[in-house]
Amino acid sequence: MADKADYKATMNLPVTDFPMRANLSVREPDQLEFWERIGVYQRSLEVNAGGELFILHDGPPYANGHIHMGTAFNKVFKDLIVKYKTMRGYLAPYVPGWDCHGQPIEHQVEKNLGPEKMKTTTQAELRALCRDYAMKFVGVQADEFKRLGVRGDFEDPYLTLNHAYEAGNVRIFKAMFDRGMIYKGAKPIHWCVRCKTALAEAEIEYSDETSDSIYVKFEFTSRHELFSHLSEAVSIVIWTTTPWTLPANVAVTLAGAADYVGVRVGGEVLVMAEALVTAVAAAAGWSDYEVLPQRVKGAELAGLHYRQPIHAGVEGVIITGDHVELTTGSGAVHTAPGHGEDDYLVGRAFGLPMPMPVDDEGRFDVGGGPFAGLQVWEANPVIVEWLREQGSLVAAAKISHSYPHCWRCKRPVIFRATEQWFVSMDHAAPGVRPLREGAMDAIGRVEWIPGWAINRMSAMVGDRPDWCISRQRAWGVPIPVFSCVKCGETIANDTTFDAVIELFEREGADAWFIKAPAEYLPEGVACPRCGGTDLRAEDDILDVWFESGVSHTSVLDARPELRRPAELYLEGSDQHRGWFQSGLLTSVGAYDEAPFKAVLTHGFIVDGDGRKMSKSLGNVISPIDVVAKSGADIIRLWACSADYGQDISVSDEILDRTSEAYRRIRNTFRFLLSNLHDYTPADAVAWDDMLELDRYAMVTLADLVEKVSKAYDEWRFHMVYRSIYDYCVTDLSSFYLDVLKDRLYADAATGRERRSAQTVLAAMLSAMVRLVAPVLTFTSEEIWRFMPESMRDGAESVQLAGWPVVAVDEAEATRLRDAYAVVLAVKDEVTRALEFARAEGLIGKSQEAKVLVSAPASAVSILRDRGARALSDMLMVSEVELVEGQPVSPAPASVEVLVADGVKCPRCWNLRSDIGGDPAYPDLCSRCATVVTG
RNA sequence: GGGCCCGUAGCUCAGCUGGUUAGAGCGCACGGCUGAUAACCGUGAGGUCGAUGGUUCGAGUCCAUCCGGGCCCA
Repeated sequence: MADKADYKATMNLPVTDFPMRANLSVREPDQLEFWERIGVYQRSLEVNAGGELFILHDGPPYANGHIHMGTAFNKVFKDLIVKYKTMRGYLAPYVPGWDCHGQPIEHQVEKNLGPEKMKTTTQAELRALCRDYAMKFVGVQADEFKRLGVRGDFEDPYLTLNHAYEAGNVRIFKAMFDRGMIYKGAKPIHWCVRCKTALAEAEIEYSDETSDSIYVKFEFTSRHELFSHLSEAVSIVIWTTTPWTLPANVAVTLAGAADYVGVRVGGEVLVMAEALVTAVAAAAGWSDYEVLPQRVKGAELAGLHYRQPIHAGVEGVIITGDHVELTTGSGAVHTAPGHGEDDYLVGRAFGLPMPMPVDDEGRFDVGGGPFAGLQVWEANPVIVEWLREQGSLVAAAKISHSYPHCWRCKRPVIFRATEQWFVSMDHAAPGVRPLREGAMDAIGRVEWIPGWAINRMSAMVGDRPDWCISRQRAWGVPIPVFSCVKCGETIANDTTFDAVIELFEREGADAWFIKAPAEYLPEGVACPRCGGTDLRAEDDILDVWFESGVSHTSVLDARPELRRPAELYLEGSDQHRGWFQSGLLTSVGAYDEAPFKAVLTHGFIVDGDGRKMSKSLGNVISPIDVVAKSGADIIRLWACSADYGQDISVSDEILDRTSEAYRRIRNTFRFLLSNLHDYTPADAVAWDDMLELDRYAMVTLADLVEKVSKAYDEWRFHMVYRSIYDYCVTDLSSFYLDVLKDRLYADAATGRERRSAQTVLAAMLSAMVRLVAPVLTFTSEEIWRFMPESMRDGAESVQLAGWPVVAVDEAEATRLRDAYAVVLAVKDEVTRALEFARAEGLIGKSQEAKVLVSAPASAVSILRDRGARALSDMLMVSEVELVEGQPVSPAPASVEVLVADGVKCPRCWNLRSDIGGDPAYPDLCSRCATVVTG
């Protein structure tokens, strides 16, 4: 007679080397090395060589600094989609890209150089340094993305500084220029008069500055009827802190809906907002004034004219605008469209002229009238004095307020209109549909995910002003046009464009800054106006958004493995204003169609309280740290588990929860692997020979595959996560696998019962490892390599293994689902009853119990049909007695728990009444005796 | 200030076109098991559905306002 220890040796206990502890941060690099070795990206294209194309076009992150949680999330999302599509048989090339040009890099390089070195650095040298800087971070970020498990053509990514990419900008510029959508205009920008350069918003530092604060009256030359009876002079009163902008005044803007009144003071009438009369009176020190009873809306005064305050014989006009505030000043805003953002916008809306009497050095030209030759800062006190002499100064004081300064020289900057290039939203060549119209139309044809995104995009494109595409910088792609040195005429035609395209393709945009136009333009290119042949290349460069926007041409069209339009663009919600729009506008502008068939947007990454991450709040979580601590698969699982339609929270707690869920999934795989150690597909049991519970389990697996596939197809990735996770926990761990243990461990190793179970476990392993592969890219590969060769379907990597198919007969599936719904409902009641019995000390483990189940006849019949042994196995008790009866609603059954009669079998630990049937093994139950006998 | 969007248990999510006492898993508390063991099983306690009004026989679900948060503008 064998003792206890020997019986254990006769059991088929789980065996595996697959580690329970993931130790991802250490183990993940092994998979990276493996993918590198087999060239998994190329292989993913080869296996689907004839498949339908699926192009997810990567939006290029800026090549500056390390990745953050937002970039990590975005890239992981793209990767899981590409991997899913690959496994579904699509040919899904993925070419990562980087945005390499632009002000932030140039700014950083200039800061690194310092002002002294900067002075002796040529533009070409600066560009070379910027290139080095960008390339360094392309390398850094590429490594970080790869570490996250992202698969793609990192050998040959697209970079906006590549020659062919740069040439694509010219192709699009040419197409849009030829279609009459590009024009030269003027727009005010921040300008440093000392450095003689334009400044980007990021190059502005705000600090307090003392300025003049003056109220000035402009006398009406036409009167509103309300004031027509007055004999005195009537003037509008404006307030400004920049006296030097008065020579460029062309209008006064009022709030259309506000009330304006006349104030009689010192023998004249001054008009201002009623709400600000007191404030103006205080500033002017009026002791004796009279507010006239007539009130008039700002809108009613619109169209009146007044004497321009500086230039004799010139008139300005009253208009209305939304930007007029009634909290400071007089409610009448001096408007010089060349010297302010609001002024510019309102001026354009009203078709006002834009005089610009200030030159590069901040000096008035003849347009400055009496102040010609003065520099604007010198002019301020002179103008104030002059106004006083003219009698138009109502009040003057000094104020201290926040004012923009140049980051280089720390001097105050001015707003100054300069020549810029624009893309017109509403004008195009004859016969060409205007851009806005084409873009709105294209938006309607694109699939937007989530659905509300179309509203946002439509609103933005519907409202947006013309696109200013020129920048006064060095690090970028030049605006590809020329001007005539002799007469200043713009020269841009297909001949010059084509020559520039060829130049950029051959030598890159750097050549533009080194070579003279004559060196690359064909002979005979001459000014269409004066015939001059001395041409000058444009100084300005293109807005980087234009550059990244043209990736549809520079990348999708240019690379043989890709094509335009892409199936999908996928970025954060800020890209409605950014890349989605610049891609759309440049594509519609050139081709009259969108560059994408679908656009998926996700929210921003915020902390556990829903707040944005910032250094000052101290709530920043770095993906690099998470990878080092927990592993990339944890980030991937987290990304998949969130509902990306809204903002996505991340915190230590959330990541801890994610790690726990990960462990649960991992352990489920470990259980499957460990119980398949002695199984090969040749041992599979045919459907008709399988136990019923196992067939039911196959139904649940088929349901899971369908649910998960649908979730992927509908872009509902958190449903992928939830379905798989719930399946592991609910269907498998707490029911099927728990029930299966007795059969797996104690039944004959190669008997039908055990093989039937293993057939299901193998199907589960094979299907589930594929379902999770797009998300848990490292872990799934690790599992794949632990699977016996015979189960890997000839695929070296799970990424190349295709998508699972679990076929079940639908009629039988329905019968099983219905029957097991009853079984599971009863099992719930039984476990609850067992818990009470346990609390009373009646039983310990559930096998010590015998249960009396009382249920309606229909349920009893269903339970009975499963078979007595199957039923007690599923309920995990020693014996079940069924009684017809009415349970207390809403419970499906009432359950009574008794102590089981049997004796514990020392091998399978069940309480059995058939112990000792075999004289050779008098302590064993008959099943175990049979198994041990062999 | 404007446009778009979000706010259901400690966490992540379900709650379809408004209709019984708002669900799941995790976490937590308590218990079981010790042949998935730095695992596994069970029971239980947790929610004024951001707030306030309104429409309705009836609202987490519709409307308004407010509060909090995010992106993009100004």
